[in-house]
Amino acid sequence: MAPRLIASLQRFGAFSGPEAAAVQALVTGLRDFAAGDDLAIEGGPASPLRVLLEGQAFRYRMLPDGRRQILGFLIPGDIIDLQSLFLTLDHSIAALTACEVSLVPRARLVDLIQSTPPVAHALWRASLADAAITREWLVGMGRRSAYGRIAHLFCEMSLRLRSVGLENHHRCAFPVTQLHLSDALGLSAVHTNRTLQALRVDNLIAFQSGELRVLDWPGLRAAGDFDPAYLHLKGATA
Amino acid sequence: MAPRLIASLQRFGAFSGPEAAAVQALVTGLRDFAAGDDLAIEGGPASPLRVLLEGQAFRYRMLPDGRRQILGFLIPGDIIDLQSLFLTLDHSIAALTACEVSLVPRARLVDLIQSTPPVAHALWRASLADAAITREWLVGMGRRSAYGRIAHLFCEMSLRLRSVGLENHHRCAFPVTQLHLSDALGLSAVHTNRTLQALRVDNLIAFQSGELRVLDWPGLRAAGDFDPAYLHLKGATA
DNA sequence: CGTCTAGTTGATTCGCCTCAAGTGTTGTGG
DNA sequence: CCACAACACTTGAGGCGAATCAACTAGACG
Repeated sequence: MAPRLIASLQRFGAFSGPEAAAVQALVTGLRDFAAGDDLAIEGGPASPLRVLLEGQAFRYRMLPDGRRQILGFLIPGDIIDLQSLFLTLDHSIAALTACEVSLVPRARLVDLIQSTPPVAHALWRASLADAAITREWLVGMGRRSAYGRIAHLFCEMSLRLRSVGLENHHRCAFPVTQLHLSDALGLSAVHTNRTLQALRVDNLIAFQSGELRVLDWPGLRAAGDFDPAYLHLKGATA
Repeated sequence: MAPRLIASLQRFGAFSGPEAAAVQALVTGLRDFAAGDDLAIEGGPASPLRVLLEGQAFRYRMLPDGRRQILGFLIPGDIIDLQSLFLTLDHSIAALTACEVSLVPRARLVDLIQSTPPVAHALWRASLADAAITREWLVGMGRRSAYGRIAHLFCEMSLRLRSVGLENHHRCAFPVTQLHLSDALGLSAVHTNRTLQALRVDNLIAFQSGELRVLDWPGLRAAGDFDPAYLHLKGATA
């Protein structure tokens, strides 16, 4: 239920019993959100930090003309708005499914960071890994085709979900609509639809009702030119 | 010559005399690089951290087919490879001009982070601001036209250079070729060329021999749909 | 049942890419 | 001091990938 945060941070640096207990102690102030709700809002007040314990969500920015760009997907264990610990949040976060979120008072996190360097380092590492994912998306947007971008994203989500124990037998929950995919990958909804069909025809994936099934991992990996190094997950050698 | 690092970090959190002295003490091991040299290499050994004191550089990744994606530009005061403090570097950094770089032993930086929280926070803030810039690029790649993307980048560089005192009267050094711009913005060289011409015809900018002159700031800002909030620079209200 | 959203399909248009060739400038060695 | 690379930039022509416009289907929900 809620060693989620610990398990997630342990991916970025092991720490011992008492340290883990201190991290676990942060997980209070549980709050539930419904699918579609905003978990945090751009420019919002510097309220308590949020950790996603259950469910999935996404970061996004709205453009003046009403279009949306999705900046990343969040899975259980991810810190939602670490940025707002030090800066104002420059994007919003919305729930993809019903979500359980822990609200951590800023002061307590700051104390923990100062008193427990291993935890501070794990947090910092996690935020750097997050930035690495964004850079990888940038590479995709700049230089990969629609087909490659979708394949790459599916590889990424599959491995990330596996790293927190939410992928089995090449199946995982990825409850996005084709519109979400379009806004994440910089494509039109129509083209996303057609490209998904191509991926299906090529027998690389099955994707329906929010479940992603990878049918041909080597094929998908090749299609997306996917190299998991940027995820900085231990033991993720595709 | 070299309060560059201090001045740069002060943008992300003020600190006092002794703290500044401690930061300044980091600036040792000066090394010069020529234009075109790599300042740091993807996957390279976890050697000393590098700070760019003079000159400009860019982060990039090469794709298997030889194409290049530029992930960001570095200006004086920027930390080149903070990522390698906690993770292996997943991209390379190359010099745009001759560069002066300070090599900071990892251990000394780690000590400073532990002993001087204000400096640690400024560093963290700086790395979060860097991530914010990458996200903004992602928005541009996903949802902005070639014309808008170039305009946006010029706005960004203009303000960033101003924030470190390297822009005056709407002029700044931005020594990139059209090929660099193309690889940064995900465009072909041909299209970059034509789009630059359009920006010139519209009297928004002059851009030649590595110097950028903004002729019509409101116009450029509108063309790029530029909102400086994401830069997290104090007092940058366009 | 009517409405809303998600997904699908076809036709058309357009932004940007690729290919191809040329100019201008710089630097280098004979 | 000139020939000649090498590179940045420019221009034209043609083609493709993806956007847009416009329906239409199917399931979910009140």
